[in-house]
Amino acid sequence: MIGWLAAPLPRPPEPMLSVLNTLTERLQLALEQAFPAAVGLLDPQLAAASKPEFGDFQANGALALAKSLRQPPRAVAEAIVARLADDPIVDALCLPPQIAGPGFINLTLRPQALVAQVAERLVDPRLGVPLEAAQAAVIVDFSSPNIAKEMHVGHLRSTIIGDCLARILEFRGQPVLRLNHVGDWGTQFGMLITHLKQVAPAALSTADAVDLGDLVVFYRQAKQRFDNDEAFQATARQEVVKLQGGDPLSLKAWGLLCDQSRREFEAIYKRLAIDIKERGESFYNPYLEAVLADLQTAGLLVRDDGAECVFLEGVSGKEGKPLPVIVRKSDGGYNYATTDLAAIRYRFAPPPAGDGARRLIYVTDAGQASHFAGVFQVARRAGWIPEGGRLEHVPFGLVQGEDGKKLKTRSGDTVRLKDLLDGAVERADADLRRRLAEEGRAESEEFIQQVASTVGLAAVKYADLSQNRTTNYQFSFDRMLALQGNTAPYLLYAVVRIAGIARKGGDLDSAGDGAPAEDGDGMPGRLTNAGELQFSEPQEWALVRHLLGFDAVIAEVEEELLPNRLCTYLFELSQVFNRFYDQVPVLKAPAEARGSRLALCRLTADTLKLGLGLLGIPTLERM
RNA sequence: GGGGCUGUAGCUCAGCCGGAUAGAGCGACGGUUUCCUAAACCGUAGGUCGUGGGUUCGAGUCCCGCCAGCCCCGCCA
Repeated sequence: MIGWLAAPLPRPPEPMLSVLNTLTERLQLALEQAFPAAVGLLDPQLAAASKPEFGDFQANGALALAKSLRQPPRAVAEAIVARLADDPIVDALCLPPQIAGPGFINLTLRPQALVAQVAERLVDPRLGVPLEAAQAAVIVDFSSPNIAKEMHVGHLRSTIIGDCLARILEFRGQPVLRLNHVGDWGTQFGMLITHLKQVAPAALSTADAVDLGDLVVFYRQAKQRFDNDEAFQATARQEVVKLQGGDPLSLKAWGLLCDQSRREFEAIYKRLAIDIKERGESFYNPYLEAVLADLQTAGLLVRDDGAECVFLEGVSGKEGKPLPVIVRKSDGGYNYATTDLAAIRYRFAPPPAGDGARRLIYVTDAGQASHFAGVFQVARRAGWIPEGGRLEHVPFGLVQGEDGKKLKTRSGDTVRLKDLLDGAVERADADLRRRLAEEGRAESEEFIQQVASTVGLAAVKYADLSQNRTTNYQFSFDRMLALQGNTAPYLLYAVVRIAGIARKGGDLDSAGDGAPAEDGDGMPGRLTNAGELQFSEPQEWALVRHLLGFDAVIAEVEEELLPNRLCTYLFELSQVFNRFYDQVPVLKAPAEARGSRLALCRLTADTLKLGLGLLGIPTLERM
């Protein structure tokens, strides 16, 4: 008998990811039936088809099996397909499997199966993305500007990528703690306070005695003195020790400087809609001694040249000597490695003396890779990482100018983040006004500013996120604001087009929303169940197939932490939609097709809005 | 010297556990608008995947060597 085929039918519609899983299970069973002797090394290798002509899924497993079975690949594939042909679950989902090329098995979903899934998506606000059971917190450590300095281009990628990853993890149901590990405690502070004591003591005792711009100048001066003046250097180092030791005057000066910087940071975060909790390096000050104590207990601490070090395993420096992580400087001060270790220790530790996290994600530039590798190793050897705890550095490349070099202003200074955002918004503004003039459109000043701001900031975010983060990123206002191509304006325009259909009489809100139809209301586009959805044009099917891929993309981004995968998906969705929009009428469609097309429009808009939202980009109704 | 990242079309980049004829955008060239916003759509041209070996039924993808660029390598973060 065929007991292994016994399964409940009909099966409910499921999102694509589940279809993939279901088909993988059925293929696995077919493999085990066809080749019982080879159980253990059977893998269907089912994946999305690489080309539309191959259907929806392709199984590559037969090819791998052929060798070990010493059979021709096509014969292996035929044996698998013969089993699949008897499987009612597969048959309910797919057309008869096809063998192609050297031995690929191609699966094409039945139209009814696709329609059923569209119907399910239409009534699911999560668009098929499952909500994971809540577990312990995930900490995303990103942005991390320095107090007494303005945010600059170096903070751009961390801020945008970190925010996006946090949004995606949250959407999946993870409790996410977004932490801003601001630089508020290091040697830089000693430098600045020492310098201010001499040139502008008022700044240390009176709030806002100097503005942030001046503070940046003072900081630069202090840095210069620190690099060139040994006496100043010694004084500055002592200042750090005093601060870290809790000296009241130093603490007060420090507090004033922090408040001032914080307001500037908050303005940028508000503008970019970044939600982040400040928890600077200073927060971990009370835990630094415990770090040393733990390392001592673990037998890792070594005094070398007056400094307390942990020597790394498997990492040798010059002359083959192991590389140290310095946790206490010879002057008694702690440095960033100590703070980073204290942070890891605290974040994994159970409450109330810790965050009880199970996963830490650090979004910083790739240049810090070896620093984190070292710190992570020390944390592991110190025993601070709990069972199953994950510690990940998510690196990204440099922001470069169009000349391929590190982005600088014309005068060679670091580009301020505020200026960068202003630049994008100004260009979007000028572009919009020119377009309005050309088209003879009249819009309110409020509309223009709103659109310019949304488009400009979206362009900056999208350009960054749409590139694989591991490579350096070439910053170009012209490219990111281009109206065609893989850009934010192109995607936003697709959403606007759908909103236009709604304004012109398309009832998107009720199209396929599952609400009971009012008898005889004659409302076009109102569909209530899968049975009423119907598609005929290839452009419709292409859109259907693309829409159903959303859940798989989100799962992939969550796993790989690569937002550019989501960007590619959304760009392609926009392209497929624009083709549909161009070649298939919606509002002027025959009555029997109109509702289904409106439903596709609504699902496209919902998918784009949700996807862009996960990138941190709001959409517009008109632009 | 050691370590890391990168090298794919003229330019900017994708390429998801190794899978079918390596993709996209821009730029170039040529088309499309009585019709829901042409910010669009359709088409053409363009590649020794840095290079030399190796593993494999199959390599842009994995391993080794080499070349080039960028970054890091004890008291900055």
